[in-house]
Amino acid sequence: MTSKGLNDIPKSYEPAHVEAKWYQFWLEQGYFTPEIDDKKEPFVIIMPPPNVTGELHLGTAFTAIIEDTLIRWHRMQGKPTLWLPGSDHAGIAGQNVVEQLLAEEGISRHTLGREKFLERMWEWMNKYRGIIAAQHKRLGASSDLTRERFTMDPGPSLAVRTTFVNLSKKGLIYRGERIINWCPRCITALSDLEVEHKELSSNLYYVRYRLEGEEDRFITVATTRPETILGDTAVAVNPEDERHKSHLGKQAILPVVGRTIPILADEAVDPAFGTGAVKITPAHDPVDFEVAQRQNLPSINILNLDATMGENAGPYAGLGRFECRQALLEDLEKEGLLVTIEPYVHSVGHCQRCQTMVEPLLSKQWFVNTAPLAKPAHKVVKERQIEIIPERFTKVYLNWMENIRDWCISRQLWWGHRIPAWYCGTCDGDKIDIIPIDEFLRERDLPHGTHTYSKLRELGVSHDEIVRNTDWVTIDLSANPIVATDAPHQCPVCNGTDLLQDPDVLDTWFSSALWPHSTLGWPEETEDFKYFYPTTVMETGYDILFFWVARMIMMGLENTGEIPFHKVYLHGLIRDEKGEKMSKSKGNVVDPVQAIEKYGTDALRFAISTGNSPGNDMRLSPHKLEGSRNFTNKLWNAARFVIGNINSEEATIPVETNLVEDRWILSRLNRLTAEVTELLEQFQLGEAVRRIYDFLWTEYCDWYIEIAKIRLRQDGDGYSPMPVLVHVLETTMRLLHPFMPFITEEIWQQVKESSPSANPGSIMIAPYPTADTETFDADAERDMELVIDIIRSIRNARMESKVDPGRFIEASIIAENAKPTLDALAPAIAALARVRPLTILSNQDGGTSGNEQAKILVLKGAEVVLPLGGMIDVGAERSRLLKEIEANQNEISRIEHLLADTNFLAKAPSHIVDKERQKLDDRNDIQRKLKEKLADLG
RNA sequence: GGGCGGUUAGCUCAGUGGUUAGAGCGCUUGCUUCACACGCAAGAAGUCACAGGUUCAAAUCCUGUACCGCCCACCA
Repeated sequence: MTSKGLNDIPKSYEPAHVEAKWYQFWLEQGYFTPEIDDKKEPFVIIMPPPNVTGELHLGTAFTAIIEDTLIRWHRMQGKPTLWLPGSDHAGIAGQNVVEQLLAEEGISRHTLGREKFLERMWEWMNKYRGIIAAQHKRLGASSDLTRERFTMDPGPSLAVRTTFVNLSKKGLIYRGERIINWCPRCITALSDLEVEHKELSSNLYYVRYRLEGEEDRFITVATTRPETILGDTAVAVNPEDERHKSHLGKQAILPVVGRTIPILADEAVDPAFGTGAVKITPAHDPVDFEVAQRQNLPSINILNLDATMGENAGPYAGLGRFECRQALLEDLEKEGLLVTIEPYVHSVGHCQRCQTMVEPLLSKQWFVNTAPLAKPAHKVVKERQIEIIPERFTKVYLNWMENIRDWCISRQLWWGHRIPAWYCGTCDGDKIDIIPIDEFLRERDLPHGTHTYSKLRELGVSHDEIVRNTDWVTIDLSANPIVATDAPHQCPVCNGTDLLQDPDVLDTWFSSALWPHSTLGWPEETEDFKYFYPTTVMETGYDILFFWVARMIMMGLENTGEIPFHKVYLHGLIRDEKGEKMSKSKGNVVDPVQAIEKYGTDALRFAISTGNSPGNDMRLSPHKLEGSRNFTNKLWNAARFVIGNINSEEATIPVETNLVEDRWILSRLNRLTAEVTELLEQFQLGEAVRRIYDFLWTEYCDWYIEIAKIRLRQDGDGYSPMPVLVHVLETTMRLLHPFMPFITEEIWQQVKESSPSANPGSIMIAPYPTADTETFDADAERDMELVIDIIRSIRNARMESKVDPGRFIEASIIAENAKPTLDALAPAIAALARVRPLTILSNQDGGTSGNEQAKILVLKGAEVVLPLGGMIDVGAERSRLLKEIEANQNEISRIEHLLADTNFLAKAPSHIVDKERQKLDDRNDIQRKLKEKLADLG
């Protein structure tokens, strides 16, 4: 290799060019695509597919960075390593984004129609899938792009339909009328998980209902939602409640609407709350619905799907829900039926995607019967077949599985996996209600509203037209869906061919639940599936433990009979400097791409990795990014120094040395390697990378390179520090590569030829360092500690005495055991402490007594004498010594006390006791010397 | 109502049964020293929230308290 001068290398690290170059290279070499090798156990991570709702945000960047680090580490260990990337169609969130765009153009999806709308959805998805992929590249993500999957791809879609069919056949998916959470803005049902509860201060309204046939006798109920009075079908009291016993069996008259409803007894009523009498609104409250089921009460739905009041709301029909509340309250007030209003704080559900207040609504939807799926999913975690990291989330998971409720999976959206259920337009025709889009009705001059399938056909509308122009459909309970993975051609009952597919789509998390196996080819028995499944680690944020992780375990076990992954690693959330969640509206978002452009990918990766521990949230600030950028620059310049000094012959000399600083740095390097490996195995990525940082900056740069510089100037003794300098740099680059892929590759490429290690084409596939315990060298570490201590003490003394920084001062060091080391490092000590001349004496050569013009530093293992001439203030010197003596005495007393404790001696491990004894000896030695010096001062 | 996490230097956070608690930023002082001023050197700065307990030894384990944050839950 040709030597490079320092000036050939830029003075500061320029990431952009380096990043583009190496990513392209890796891609071309095919390093991201693993080879299937049955003799080796693969390492597999399926990437949590980011939502295609726009550009990449810091959360997905966080995920990618952690996963890439794990992936690169394992790949360097020689395992067939698969990181499968993908993206998610994002159901409601995805549809909302495109609908907003349409709104800006002044159109709605309904005017566009389902087919055209879906075309727009695909356009958006394809565009942003590309952007997300590009952004992953910027992060240095080494995912296997040849296996990239989208949740709506044919493969994962077939997996979805197959699962739906299988579960239906087993009775684990059913269609039924239940109280669900309804978002009137998204116009769709939601699962319980998609509802966010917020504490709101509102009012509790006490309303009295007149008793039928009894003048001026009332029963008073309390409610937070007075408008639901319109849907009441009973008043319930606790059977034990003496206050209301006389009311049982009577009829109450609903205010305003005048309907009569029964007063009945039900256990669900808490006599202590409110008045002990509860209005029962089965169509709009889950508890009331249960009461109604028990008591055989009718349900009256008073709302339209957009939360305006429906026809059952009588005079209030057409009003918004809150307008209706206001109007009704006024009417109640007028009639003297509003008894009182109490301020009341309670939690109210809001749509996770649009923050609209949700309405509990009786509706016919598809559900997953989760209990049978939860049982095995609970077991595999309980029995630690799947390990969750950090451990504390195990309890959260188990608790959720124990209290799991059925999962509402149908969504009244257009974007998503269409439910693979069909209804027969011939035999079920008059049971199928259809709501065609308004445009279509206008064209046909038909009235706005619901139509039955058969009626539309009678009016001459063809089946195809109905299918194309249908917004949503409601189907009578008796309608019989045909569930199949592919569109059926004929009704098995009547052979009719007018089949109408269920218009709803599936919860986006339904396809996500299958992700580990659907991306690998299931339901086909593909090579990938056979080799890579079950996967190794599922790495994701703790915020989607229930949404995703729990469901993957349930569905994975159900579909494949195996766990989907062995370990779950949960990371925290990224917050801003003040610990707040980042959001566009707060303006505190750090855009990963902007951060990369400003600081470089490796700096962003380092900032995110370092100091972070599993499951804990972290804050990211520009300050942190700056610090990380500084580290990349430091690295760059350390490398610049090394590369600039490489001379081809000497640098390729095998690393074989007896010099103390060499033995020291190699020992430290191997200890570092051992620690980093152990930390990585425990998923302590933040701590691992921090150790590498410390080693590089402090031990390698501040000490080893500084000493090496002095060695380089000492020509002619046949020794060069270059082999060790290069070897340590090369090895540390490999240690660091999983965290900071680009700069390590760039540096490694320039030093690899000078290193005796294996020399593959890229650091990416170079072996990850392993610790060589033979290299551990306690003597060298102890000796170097002394050298560092000496240099520091001299520098400190110079500062204290305000010695001109440029000036050389005279010094002598008196040492016993360490003398050979100090002799060997004398030039380095002299240069680094600015000492000239430096004399190193052994104890026998005589003490230092009588020299009151000298400053004397007593260290563990050596004494340093600085004859500073007139610069010594004897008074200050005396007080310095006294202070040191006092501090030392405190420590001596502490240890003496400890060593006098028989309990300590009996119970503490012997190496601890020995350590304390050694410390005491050292301290006593220092103390004796300090006292001598004090005496010498006179 | 149940559960979880946090409380460590001015700020942001690591740490974890071993007795002298670390880093980055910030601060003080000095330095354009031939890798790096995105730097170097030297420093100041913490009764590890509080109260008990276990232990030879507690910032670390246990119990309780306070404050902050999060998750779950059908309080009309």
